Amino acid sequence: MARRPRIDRDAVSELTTARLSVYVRCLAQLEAEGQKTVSSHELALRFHLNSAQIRKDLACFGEFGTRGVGYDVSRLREQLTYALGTDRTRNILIAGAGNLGLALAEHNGFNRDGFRVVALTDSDPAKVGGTTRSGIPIHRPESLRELVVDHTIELAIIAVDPANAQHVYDALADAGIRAILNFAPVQLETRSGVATRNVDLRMKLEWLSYHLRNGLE
Amino acid sequence: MARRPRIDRDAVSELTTARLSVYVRCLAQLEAEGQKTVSSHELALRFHLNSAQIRKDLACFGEFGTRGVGYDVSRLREQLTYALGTDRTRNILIAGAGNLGLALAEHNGFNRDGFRVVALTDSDPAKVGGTTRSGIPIHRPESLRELVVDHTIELAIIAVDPANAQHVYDALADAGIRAILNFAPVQLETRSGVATRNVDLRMKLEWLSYHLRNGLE
DNA sequence: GCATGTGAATGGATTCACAGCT
DNA sequence: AGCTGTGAATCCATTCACATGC
Repeated sequence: MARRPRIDRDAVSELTTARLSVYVRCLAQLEAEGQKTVSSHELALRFHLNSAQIRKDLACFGEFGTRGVGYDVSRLREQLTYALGTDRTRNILIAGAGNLGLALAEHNGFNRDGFRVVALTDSDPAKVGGTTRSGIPIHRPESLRELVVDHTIELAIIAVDPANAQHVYDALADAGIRAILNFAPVQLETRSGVATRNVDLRMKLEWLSYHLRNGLE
Repeated sequence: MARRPRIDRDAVSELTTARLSVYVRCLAQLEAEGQKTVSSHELALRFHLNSAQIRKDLACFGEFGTRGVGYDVSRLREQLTYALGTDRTRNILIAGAGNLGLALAEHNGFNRDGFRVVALTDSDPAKVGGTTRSGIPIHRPESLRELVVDHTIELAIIAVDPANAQHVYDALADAGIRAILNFAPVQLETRSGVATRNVDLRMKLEWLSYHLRNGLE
């Protein structure tokens, strides 16, 4: 096992953290292509990144390369996977079994390599007791706390309508969830100790609309 | 009609543009609550923003406020809506009628106030000819060009699997689409003249995983 | 020779703080 | 008095460029 990096995790910027995911994906591709070794310069060229930035980002987590040579592809991927915490599998609960919730439950990226959707909740009694197409059960929101304990759920996704999002957020936090991905278009009142991330699809669309209006790019 | 802001649209940063959406949403809420006027300071307090940043952002598009008073809520919302280009409705095509594509087609934020999903495409012949639950038709990918023309489609969403995403992107660009929202977890080879935005759901999850590993926050 | 890892330089974005208007 | 709009100051991220080590 590799030497543990010495950190300062607080000092790592959000942007750096986000890029870690990108690097892992790029490395996985190179690995699949059978490449053993890669330099920051080659990575940058291949995936439209900046080599200095790659090195700076990696430096936050340790020294992974060999001067004059570059990085060992599989080894670096493993080390970054470890840094991201996706070396072990975390169970996910999805609050809201509407169109979006059901689609996310089957989403490929949410059911492999570190993640697995194990349960949904919905306040509609007609949905409770049913399952997604692939068989993930839908529960009453009231059973949240037991679900979290019984399935050792660490992550939750909010896919309910905006009016209920804050309430659901609070319930998830109370149930002990410390990481929440929110799809509802509201500015949640977040709690410290709960990592919260928003995905605002409509905002992305509006950004595109802006650019359509302004001719670019 | 308000005086046209004088700009320099190229000079507006992406971050500012993105925050415009936030402001519009906050203003809509205030409007719904019947508030007539708001100061940047109050906006900041209410929605966890920074008042200086609000003023700076707005300054990119004109002078909307009254010194000593603040901003007229509905008027500012209208003006920002105009800046974003969501004052008129744009038609959307979704490439890929899988779980995600179908869910997005029915997504609330994609079917109101400036946006409407009018068509899907899918390469699976079994799906072609069908519709979404709400009746949006699913077409062959080959009819892309006509669809774009016939329905005056301006925006497209890529919801196909990663292996086909680049191919679909190119086809969309060739068909004349100038704004694309990509859900496939790949780094697309983008074209200049086509505004492109990625939504990488897995990356968000990995970001949360990182924070779970590192105790915070 | 070659590529990493890093201090120094640059470039942006955010925040401060106030002049100027109502 | 109060709040906008903005130059100046600060903070943070990216990029450069090189000393260091293979």
